[in-house]
Amino acid sequence: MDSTLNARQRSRIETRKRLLQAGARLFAQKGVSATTAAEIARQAGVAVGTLYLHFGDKSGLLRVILNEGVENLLQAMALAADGSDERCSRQQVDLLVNFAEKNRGLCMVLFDPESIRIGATADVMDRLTRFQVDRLLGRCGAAVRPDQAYLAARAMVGMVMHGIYWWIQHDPKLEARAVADILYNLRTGAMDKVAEVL
Amino acid sequence: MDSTLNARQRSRIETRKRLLQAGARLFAQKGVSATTAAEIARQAGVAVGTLYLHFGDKSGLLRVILNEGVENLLQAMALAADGSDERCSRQQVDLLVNFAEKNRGLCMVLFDPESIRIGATADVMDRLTRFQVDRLLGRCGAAVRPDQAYLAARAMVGMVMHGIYWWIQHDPKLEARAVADILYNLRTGAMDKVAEVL
Amino acid sequence: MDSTLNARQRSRIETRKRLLQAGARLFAQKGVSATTAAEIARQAGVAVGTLYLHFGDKSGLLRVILNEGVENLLQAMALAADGSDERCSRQQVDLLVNFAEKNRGLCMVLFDPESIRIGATADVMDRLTRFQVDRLLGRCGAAVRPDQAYLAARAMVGMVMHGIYWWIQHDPKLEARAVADILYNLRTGAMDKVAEVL
Amino acid sequence: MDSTLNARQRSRIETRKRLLQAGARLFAQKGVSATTAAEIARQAGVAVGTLYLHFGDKSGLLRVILNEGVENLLQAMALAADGSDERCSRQQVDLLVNFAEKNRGLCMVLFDPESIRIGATADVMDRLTRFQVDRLLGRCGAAVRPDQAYLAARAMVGMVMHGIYWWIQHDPKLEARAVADILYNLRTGAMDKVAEVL
DNA sequence: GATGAATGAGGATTCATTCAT
DNA sequence: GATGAATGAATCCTCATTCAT
Repeated sequence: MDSTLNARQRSRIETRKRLLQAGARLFAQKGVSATTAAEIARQAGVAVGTLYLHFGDKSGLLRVILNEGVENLLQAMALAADGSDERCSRQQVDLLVNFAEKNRGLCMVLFDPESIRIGATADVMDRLTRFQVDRLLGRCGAAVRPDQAYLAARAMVGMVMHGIYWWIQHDPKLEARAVADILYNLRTGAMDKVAEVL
Repeated sequence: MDSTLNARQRSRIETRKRLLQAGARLFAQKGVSATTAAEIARQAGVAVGTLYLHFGDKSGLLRVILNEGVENLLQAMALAADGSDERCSRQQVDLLVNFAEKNRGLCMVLFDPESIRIGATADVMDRLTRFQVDRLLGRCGAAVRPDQAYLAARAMVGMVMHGIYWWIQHDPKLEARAVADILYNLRTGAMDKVAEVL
Repeated sequence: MDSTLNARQRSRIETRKRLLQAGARLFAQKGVSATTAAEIARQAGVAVGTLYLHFGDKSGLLRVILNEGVENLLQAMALAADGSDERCSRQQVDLLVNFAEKNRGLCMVLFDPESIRIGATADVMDRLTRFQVDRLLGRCGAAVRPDQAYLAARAMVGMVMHGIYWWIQHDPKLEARAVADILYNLRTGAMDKVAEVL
Repeated sequence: MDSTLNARQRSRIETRKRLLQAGARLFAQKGVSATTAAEIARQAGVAVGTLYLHFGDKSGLLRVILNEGVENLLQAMALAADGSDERCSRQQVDLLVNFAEKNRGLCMVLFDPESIRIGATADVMDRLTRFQVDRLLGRCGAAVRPDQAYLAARAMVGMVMHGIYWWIQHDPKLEARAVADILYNLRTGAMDKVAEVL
């Protein structure tokens, strides 16, 4: 009985994984809108209904792909958040850049218009923004207005992410190291200056 | 003959203007995808076919709305590009922030998933990026690698634009002046630092 | 499991048949262009999407109607191709004339401008032409140039088909027997003479 | 006053000619359905309205192109109809084949689905059929049933026309002389045999 | 849990034709 | 006679989602 259950569970997990992989591949290749639920199911070797059984709808699948794909990265960044500002921000930029290089497809999906439309992109950006907000408040103290701090943090995240997106999409020959250098310096310069005046 | 021609031309221009206005209003209100060609035409008081006659298709209308809407801003920014770096970048940030405040609708359209999908957003970002590239090269000279300069410039533009977009969408109570201050300082800090190391 | 599958398959086949019948009826009645996909689906008692699910598009349905409708005829003609030339050609003409009389609607569809445009008519004509080519080569041997033989065969097929089409469309009072006599004699005369000179 | 009128008339005739030529060229190149009234007008250097002024509608233009294009041919064939059967039919086939070779575009238009749909093709076929009917009745006398004679004549015309159409469309390397030989023999054989039995 | 045939609302686009100038 | 901007009815086709088996 137990082994049967386990077999079922394993099969269920396996099916889920195949849908996730097929979805990630197709979304990255053809864009989210141009990918149909039917095609994902076909490539995963299951029926369309199964996709809906597991993820509710197409956006549900997209959301899970994005969230699970980014989860490890965000946790690593949270761990890196403990050091000095300099060390920490360098580590975080490195993590982002390396992640983007190794998961180009996922990054494309993250900035797909459809991901933006359903708010999945914004969710990730929000979580990234919190790191910057904490750092900024850590420097400036309670004197700073929260909405201004949030705006600044958000803008810095926008800078790094936009740079990374540009890189993977248009200039993949640029080395990761150089990209990280540039983005780290941009972020540090921006942070220092804004922390000074806020 | 001449007056006839002019009457027709006037009517044509008038029709075009009405379509542009109806489109801009609806795209901003309901989002681009949710707005149908038929509804734009109805609000403009013309037949659907007329929209296609003037703009080829829905994307054509969108593109023209964006390009014409942003043209004045970009020209003003080009004019502002002549002063010292400090003066110039402050003016450019002010122009952007003020423009966004007065054309909130257009900004929403500019970052609409559909605008992104057809590349119209990227076109505007490109033109903005050129200003930053010029400035960066003006500081660093020919020593800097063009692709690295472009990446840095693009990232800075992404920072400012993302900040502005966040502001008009989520925190419109923040004053334009404060937003400009923050974004100007972020940009300046980023630029100084990156110019130093490039 | 098996019966489930069969039930589904049976339903699928049934749906397909209904679409085929509705399409054949409407195409013959009103012409292909004047028949909308929506109307075919309505008469078949299914949704429009179902038509597209089964046949890809309207032309797909048209093609299948024509191919399946003509398949039996062409196979019967292939079987008849074995006897002496005289016997065989008489049988083939009879098959064609009788088929046309019993499937007037299908013949109308076969010569519908839309069928011509998508090449379905030409496909059928091609298959009919091969019979004549074989016969002609059987008589003249390898001496004859293939392109000339094909042209002659094609022209003969054009003669018979055009005659039949004219008959069912303009002069259906003429008896099938008389039509077959005339066409058979025309074909035989043409064949004899051309075989002699080629 | 008179010269003004003449100038106007000349201009009118000139406009008409340009529309006819542009229409013939485009219909042949892209097919009738795929050619829009607006494009014909543009290529003719006039406004769309002018096309409608001269020809009523798109089909009107098509009809005139076909009729005027074929008129000379039909008159030449009528003149050739006087000799002995052998001489006459050879001349007529030659006229058709030579005409097709020199007016490939027009022939394509003549067999365009749209020409068929509006009956223009049938009109030409009818006129050609009359020649054959006359010849057949001349041979068989009043004994033959008119509907049977017409069917036979029509079928022969279908044979020649189909052969020619096939030639110009698929096998233009075949020499006109060879085509005429084949079609002449086919027609003669068919005619002799059918005249014998009718 | 899995299946996959069926759904049908929904929108973009075309283009022959008109008519006020 | 010529113009050409405007018309708008008319269809095609898509595809996320459901639900009976």
